[in-house]
Amino acid sequence: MADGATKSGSQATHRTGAAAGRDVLARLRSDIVSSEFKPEARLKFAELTSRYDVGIGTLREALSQLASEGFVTLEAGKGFKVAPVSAEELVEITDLFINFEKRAVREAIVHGDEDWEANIVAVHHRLSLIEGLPWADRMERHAEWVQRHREFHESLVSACPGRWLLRLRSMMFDQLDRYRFVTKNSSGSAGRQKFEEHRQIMEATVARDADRAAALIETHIRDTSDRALKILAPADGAKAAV
Amino acid sequence: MADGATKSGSQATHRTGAAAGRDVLARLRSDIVSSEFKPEARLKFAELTSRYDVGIGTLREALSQLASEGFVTLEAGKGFKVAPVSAEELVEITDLFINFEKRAVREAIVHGDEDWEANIVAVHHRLSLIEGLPWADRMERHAEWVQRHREFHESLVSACPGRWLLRLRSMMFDQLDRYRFVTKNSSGSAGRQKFEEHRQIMEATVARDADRAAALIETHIRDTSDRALKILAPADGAKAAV
DNA sequence: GATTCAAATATATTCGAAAATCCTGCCTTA
DNA sequence: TAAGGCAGGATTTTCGAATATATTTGAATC
Repeated sequence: MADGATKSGSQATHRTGAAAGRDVLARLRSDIVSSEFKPEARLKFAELTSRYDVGIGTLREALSQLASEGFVTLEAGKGFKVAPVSAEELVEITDLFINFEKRAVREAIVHGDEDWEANIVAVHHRLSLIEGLPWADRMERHAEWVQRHREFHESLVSACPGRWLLRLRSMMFDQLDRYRFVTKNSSGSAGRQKFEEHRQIMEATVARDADRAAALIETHIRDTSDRALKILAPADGAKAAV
Repeated sequence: MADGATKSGSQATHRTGAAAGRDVLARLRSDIVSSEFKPEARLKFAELTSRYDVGIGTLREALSQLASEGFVTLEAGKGFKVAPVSAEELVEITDLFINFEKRAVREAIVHGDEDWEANIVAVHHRLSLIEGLPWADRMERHAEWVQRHREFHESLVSACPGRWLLRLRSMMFDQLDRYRFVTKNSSGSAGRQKFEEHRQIMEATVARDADRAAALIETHIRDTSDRALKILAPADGAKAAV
């Protein structure tokens, strides 16, 4: 801590040290996913430089990267804004992700070896350690859960040989994270159900039952998205954008 | 020309003027697609700044963008390299693009209006003006052909409401451009065939025959990729990477 | 009061220099 | 001779200042 002081450090030259760029990219994305920065909000450099304590150039590179990932938009001359969210987009992202995840897990089941299997079991175990906790404790370790949940789904498809399929799948997963966040505080009763679904997906995949794994994944993802959809578009009618 | 002189201009301050960033991004991508920079080649800032006459920061942003598009790779601390090419990747990109293009054109056929139809016909006409030319003339206007070919395929799917589907489709199309380039000088007899295929695709789409349009697109893309594959992997055997 | 234009402010964009890191060749030593 | 380590140079990465662009404010005119 005492050493990490940087900002107000008298003449602390550059403080480059570790890769600051990578850091700020992850933090910025996390702050957008967690709605710290609201959708459509302008992202001003003056504000961000002081918040993350990095230079303008580094910030610009990170924002540019996030733009190509779809988290922010860039209008030439007018700066960066947080990308909007919408029920329509959620539906589309969900469909694409399900499509990718199903294809990838099928490929993984074909090509996966014993290490792949073992890794799935291990990562699932780590996930279940959090999901088995009572609600209050689980909420406290939510950030950890997000990470382990990501690792679990990633482990399922890690043996898929298609690098681009994995890449696109990963992009969609990241986008879904944004929408998953809205259900963070309202997944009381659903927690136990997700717990069970993850176990079933793990078992079906390790057992190399591709059809069953694909089907389980589809309902699992669709279910989560539907819950987010209900919050985004309260009524069933078509309450368009604000 | 004479006015555009910038680099050696005595104390020419910044020369910012128009968006230099956007420019260098497009040029850099074009130079990678056209294999001006060979796969795996290191991209040194010293070399690029003089070539494109822009600052390091601008260059870094452009390269970072290209990295997320998959044209270059970035290893922390070691700089940027042109992304490698391989027969395996071509096969995968082709499959993904075909999948996206077929889905998108089906959606477009459902949602497209008369303006959409008219635009397809117009853009196809512009394309055919080049494709109808004798071989020598066509080669001379190859850059123009690339642009119009892109616009033609884009017009087919432009009425598809799924923004992410279009986005991913566009990514794969850009990647395919890299591989299409290797067939540039060897598509003598195939030129007439492609000409005909484009016409058929245009007609089927405008006639709202989704099944036929999808089938035509599939064979059209697959055919082009197969031609590139033969050049990349000369024998039918599995001659791995160099 | 509404509209137009211009100054002033705020913000984005670009640049080159400074610091950190990586690579290479040479020297020492066992 | 081979392994290890230490300059020296080359390259990347980061930063803040300088410039260009957009937006707002305010005054003058219709």
